Amino acid sequence: MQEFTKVMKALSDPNRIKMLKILQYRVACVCELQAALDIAQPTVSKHLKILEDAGLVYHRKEGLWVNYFLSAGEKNAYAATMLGNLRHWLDHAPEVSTILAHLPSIDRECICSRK
Amino acid sequence: MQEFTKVMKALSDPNRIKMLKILQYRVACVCELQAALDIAQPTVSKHLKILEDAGLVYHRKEGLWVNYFLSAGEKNAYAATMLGNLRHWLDHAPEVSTILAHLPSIDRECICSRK
DNA sequence: TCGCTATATTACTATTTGGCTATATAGTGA
DNA sequence: TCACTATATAGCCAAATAGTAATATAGCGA
Repeated sequence: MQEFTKVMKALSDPNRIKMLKILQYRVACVCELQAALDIAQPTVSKHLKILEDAGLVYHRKEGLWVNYFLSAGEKNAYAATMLGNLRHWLDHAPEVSTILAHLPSIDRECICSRK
Repeated sequence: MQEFTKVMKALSDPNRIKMLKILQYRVACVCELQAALDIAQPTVSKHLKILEDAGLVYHRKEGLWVNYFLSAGEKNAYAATMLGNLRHWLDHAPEVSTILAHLPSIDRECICSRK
């Protein structure tokens, strides 16, 4: 039961949904997600932890960056189904599509203080 | 987007899930749900309102009683899909199955102060 | 080693949520 | 009409949540 509600809770926040929709199209690091959502970096990290606890994403440390990936749902069957649904859901929700449109111009090399 | 998160939020509370699982097997009035979940009556009403706002249930006034029914999801496509999933999800979750087992003995005529 | 940078953690605040009790509303039957 | 009953609403409180700024951690390059 908790396995289920954990996934539902994770999916009940707009910013977390936006993150999942971004990750559906490509891998992203924390600073890229921060730029896409325009919220503080610790807030992004917190949301990512919630998504990861629910089995919706996983991360891989890649040098200085931490890359986040959409999970395939191996850890949680409810997460697997919901990720499948999300693949065609909400693509045309205005809040999501504007972010997806900006996505190509968001690049970690440009965003981070690495000048 | 809000249509979606509203459904997810509604599904992220254990007591609301239990209500849906009960209604999946039969119609129930407020006092029957109260008896099944062992929580205060106003709390039940509040949860039912959240479920109804999300398009997951609807009610019909039947004399003094108010009967609650599982929706078919006409009002909200996300609700429709999730109700479909819930039909086979969580049947064997201990928190749910114990309630379902008690269900046959819960009858509005016996519960309410109508003696 | 030292300085820099990307991310995580901590500590705090405002808001939301789930629960309650008390009260209001609406329907029934006498 | 009046008394009674099932449900809804209002108002309150404690806990959880989403956000923040400040700080700690970890990995890189010089």
